[in-house]
Amino acid sequence: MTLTIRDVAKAAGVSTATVSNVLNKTGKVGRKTHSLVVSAVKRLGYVPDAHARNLASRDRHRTLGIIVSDIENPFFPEVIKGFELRAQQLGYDAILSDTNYDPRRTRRAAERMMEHKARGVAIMTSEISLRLIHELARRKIAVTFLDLAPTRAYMSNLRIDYAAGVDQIVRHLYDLGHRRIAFVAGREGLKSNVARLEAYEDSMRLLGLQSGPILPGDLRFEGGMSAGLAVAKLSPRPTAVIAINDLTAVGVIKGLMSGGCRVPQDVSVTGFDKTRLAEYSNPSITTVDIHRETLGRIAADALHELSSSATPNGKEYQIGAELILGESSGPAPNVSALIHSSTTSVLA
Amino acid sequence: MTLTIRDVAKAAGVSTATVSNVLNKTGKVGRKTHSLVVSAVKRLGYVPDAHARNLASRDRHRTLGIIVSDIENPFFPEVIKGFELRAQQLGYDAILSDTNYDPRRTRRAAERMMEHKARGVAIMTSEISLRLIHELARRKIAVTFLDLAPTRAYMSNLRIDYAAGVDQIVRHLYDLGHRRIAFVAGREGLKSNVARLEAYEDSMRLLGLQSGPILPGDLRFEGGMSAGLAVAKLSPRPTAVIAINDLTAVGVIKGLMSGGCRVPQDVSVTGFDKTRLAEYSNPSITTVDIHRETLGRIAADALHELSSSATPNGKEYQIGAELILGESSGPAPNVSALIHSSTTSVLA
DNA sequence: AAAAAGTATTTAACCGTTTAATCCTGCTGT
DNA sequence: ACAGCAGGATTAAACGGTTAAATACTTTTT
Repeated sequence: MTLTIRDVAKAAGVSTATVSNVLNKTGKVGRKTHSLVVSAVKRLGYVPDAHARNLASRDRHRTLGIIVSDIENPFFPEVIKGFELRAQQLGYDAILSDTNYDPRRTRRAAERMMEHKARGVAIMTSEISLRLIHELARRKIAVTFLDLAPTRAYMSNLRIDYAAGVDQIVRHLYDLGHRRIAFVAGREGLKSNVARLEAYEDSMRLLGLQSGPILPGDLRFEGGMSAGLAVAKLSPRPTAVIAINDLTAVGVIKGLMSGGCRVPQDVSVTGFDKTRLAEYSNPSITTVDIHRETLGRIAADALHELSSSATPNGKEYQIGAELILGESSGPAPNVSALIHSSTTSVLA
Repeated sequence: MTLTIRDVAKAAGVSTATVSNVLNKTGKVGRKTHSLVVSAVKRLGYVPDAHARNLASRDRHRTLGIIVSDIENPFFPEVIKGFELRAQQLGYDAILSDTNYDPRRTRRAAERMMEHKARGVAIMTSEISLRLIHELARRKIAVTFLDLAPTRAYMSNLRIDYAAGVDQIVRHLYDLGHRRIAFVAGREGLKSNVARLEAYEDSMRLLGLQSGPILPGDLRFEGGMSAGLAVAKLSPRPTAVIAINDLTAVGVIKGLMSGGCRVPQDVSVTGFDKTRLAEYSNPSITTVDIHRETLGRIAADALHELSSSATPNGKEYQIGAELILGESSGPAPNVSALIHSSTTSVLA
């Protein structure tokens, strides 16, 4: 019924093994036979069956998986893209699962990876149970985590350098003359959020500043908005607000504005993660770009290395972060006045 | 080496066929044996091999594919989500490919679907060659298109009701008193863009209005921005601008502002597609929500129907659109004055 | 010219499931 | 008491590839 390798073999007048060798570029086939086979494949429009292939090649399955919590979260599409691209380059078939923060779907996702006999899985969500991780390990499926586990056999870790990112923000604001710098937090449970908060405190301390008010947030627009309103009403008002992410920053800006503050003239605001939002928001937002595509690419590389090396020892990878300047940050109010006057005098 | 169905069979003291029947819930297994098998599966932590499964079940492969042009385009994640979810509910395994607008990758994507013996593929990109479509058809792979082909055997079409969406926008602006309504276009080649433009012209005509200036755009921020600037300088200035999509609308707003116009006091602006941008932009944008998750869901349904019905005749599905009010549209300037005075007099 | 050493190709077993065909076993109805 | 039957379980042949081992064909080497 369907076109099989046998049909191709017959059409080319060779054995199936030869066709297989041509298809897999093992280099064991002579020039003449090779072209014979190639043309037969073309002529018939033959496409090998991925399932048969995976099944037959014992443990040489060429599948890598990536599990993300929410594909709608603008953080992930780029990661996925980088992952897919690299996986493809390395000759893998990439499969994606979205858990939607749901433990049951997370379990299904992991099962799917096992069913597909994935060689490795990039886990881009923190909501995954130890049990699942163990099951993956037992099957010798390589795994990468995001800011999570210590490295072990078959497990590598991708660490995003939040500290460096936050530090760049704090210094940037410091250089602009800001001294009272507030922080709008995210979810307490989230490791990445905690890391940012701690980095903020560290950076402030290093500059000899007191960590300003730390306001609660929810990683969403709403939380940012109410935080922004709150900041607007603070008595010694901070001159800058560092938001845990761009979405929150947008909310903060809106909150500040409805509280009667101008951004960045009265208060500077920064985000984190460089979503499109940052770029297209009005004013555009000063933020930190963590190279997501790179993150995805490195995840694929890490899995490839883990699963193809004889000694599958996990490594730790660093993903860099880079400050992106936007219109939402400017000189601190008082300093601004100074600059203004000096500029004016120069012009005068 | 790996855990197979034979191991389970042995552990449960039954045959592999029985295990298979239990796993596939065929209902051919007695109560006692059933539980025997179930517990063995649990105990051993057995997970069936998807490849072997697909291979063995002749043409009952349970895979649906979705091909999108760019997963980074905020339009797609939601579509994918809806598709995945529904596919899962229907018992399919969903695979995703991203073409990145690259014809070669598009070809690879289609090949991947064939390799995986997908029963159906939702094609969410217009950049696909006829050759590929024919190849899919030849293999009796069901296909859905987005605003593209007429329906044929094994091919259904998902039509987004752009006309209705645009009409809602035009009427909304009309009701607010706008009469000079400009339009910022997108790419000429894109069917969906042409549809919006035509719908705009139709709606205007129906209301007895002359289609205002139609400015070129590029579906991006930059194009919107220069269009916005251009509008700001027009002599009889339009009081409203309909942008081809949200991103363009954001650009238009920025352009208008830098041209000295206030939005929406001087000029109203509307977008299309309801991206997050619309919601979080400042001002938030009046836009049209085309139900993307629904779109994905319906695509999966359509494929399921096509591939499981005896007479695989394509159908046409309609995806609705809904006006979402934002802060970027308001009363037309002159009318606004009227309302103001009347309001004032009432208050007085 | 024959043996040795490559190189190219084929044979056939196997991968882990599903499933049609077959075989039991115990009941039913007569 | 026995054919007929139904439900439950098993046997074994696919499914469409890969690949180790065997074989056939060329070159070298001696």
